[in-house]
Parts: sequence; C-alpha cells; structure tokens
Amino acid sequence: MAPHDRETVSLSQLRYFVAVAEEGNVGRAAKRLRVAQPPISRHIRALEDEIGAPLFARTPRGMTLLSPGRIFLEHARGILAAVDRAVVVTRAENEEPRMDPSQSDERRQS
Amino acid sequence: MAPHDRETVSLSQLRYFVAVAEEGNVGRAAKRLRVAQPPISRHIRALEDEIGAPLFARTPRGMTLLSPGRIFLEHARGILAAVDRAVVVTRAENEEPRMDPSQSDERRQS
DNA sequence: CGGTCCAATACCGTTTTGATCTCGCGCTCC
DNA sequence: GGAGCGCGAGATCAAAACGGTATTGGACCG
Repeated sequence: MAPHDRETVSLSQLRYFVAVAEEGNVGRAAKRLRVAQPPISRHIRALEDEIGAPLFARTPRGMTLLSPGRIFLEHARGILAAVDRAVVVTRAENEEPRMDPSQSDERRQS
Repeated sequence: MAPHDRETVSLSQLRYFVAVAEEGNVGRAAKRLRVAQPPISRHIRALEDEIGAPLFARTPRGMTLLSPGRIFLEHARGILAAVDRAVVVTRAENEEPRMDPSQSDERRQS
C-alpha cells in the first residue's frame, strides 16, 4: 500500500471558495458567511495546496479566478447542490417510503 | 437572523457511511478505513441526526441499510466521486490550459 | 505622504476528532 | 444453560483542526 493519505477537501472549503469566487474578495465573502477573514484566506490556500493548482490571482483589489479556479467553481457548486439534494431526498424517503414489498418492516422516525 | 446553524454533513461522514454500507458492519469498515470503530459509530449516528432519518437497522449481526440509507448511499457515492473528479479535472486544467484567448496571462505552478 | 483597502501571518482559546477501554446484547456451541 | 464470541454503543482522555483577534505589509487614492 502507498503512504498517500491526502485528499482532504472539505465541504466548508468548497463553500468558502464559492463565496470568494462570487464576491471577488475575501473580506466580503467573510461577511457573507459570517466568519472572519483569516480563516477563509487559510482555507483557500489549503485548497490550492491540496489540488495542486492556483485558483485565484491575488490582486491589490481582491481575488480574481484563474482558469483552474473557473473549472473548480463549476464542480464545487455542483457538489454543494448535490449534498443538499441528498439530504432532502433521503429525508423525504423516510417520511414517504415507496413500499418496496421486499423491504417492508422498517422503522420510521420523527 | 436566526441562531440555527446546523447542516454539517462532512465528506468524512460520507466516506464512513459508504464503507459501513458496503461492509455491512462497523468493525470491518473501521479496519478498511484504518480508523477505530467508535468514531465511525458516532459519525453514523450524527449523520442520521443531521438528515433526520435512520439510515441503518442495527442488528446483532451488523448494520443493514434501511430504505433512506439506500437512497442516501447512491447520492453519497456520487458526491465522493464528484469531489475526486473536481480535483483531477482542475489539476489537469492547470497543467494543460485550454488557451481561451480572452484569458491568457495566467500563471501556472508546480 | 497619510489613509484606506486588501490578503497574509502570528498567536491563542475552543471545538472537534480519534483512540483506548469498557459495557450490554444476542447468538452459537459445547 | 453457561461460556465465549462478535457486534455496536458509551465514556473518557489526548491530539489535531478550526475560528477569532491582533497585526503586518503592499498597493492605490486623496
């Protein structure tokens, strides 16, 4: 086996990334997400390290997406949407089971 | 604004969940993921709480997927795959940019 | 130049996470 | 039917991750 355990992208990193991409600057993204600015800066950098590609160009006016960043943005949005969808759909399945005859005696909850 | 901040599904929770679903029991999932058993039990329970639906039935032989769990499993796999894909594609874009004429002067890195 | 706006760094307290140990439960085999 | 096994869950502690405040340094504006 190989000693490569990396791959630590987290969902909050994706949320931070999307916010920064949309706001064009870290400070505003921070305000929007109601967190402080430094944690976001750190997560963006960590994300870039994990991916191995720069996502933003740091300009004196803020952050502008680079080409890899634009690609990643599409994916990030899709992933975050998929997570929300997964939760909603699963919750719905619990409240309104489709009655597969082969699996009928399942408990439901509040 | 409201002080209700929940909705914290994490990617590790998804990985744990998929492993347990596939192995049919927490112990083997733990071994496969190279972590201890209790953390996985906790994350599964946390996941069920966050979603608001039971995902497994606890039997004396292990964990068997309930109907919501089966639904969630499909989504979880898709999400994890999407994350991997996002990273790979973005990395590739960095190494081999597609030269959009409107955005050409971007730096690449190691 | 002095002030503003920006991201990045340093440092610290809190929260979260994982590992170890233990218990309770059901099944199985003598 | 009692001993042993395999399973998940709870409690407790140590380590790592995370966010917040304070501060720095650079670029632009007046």
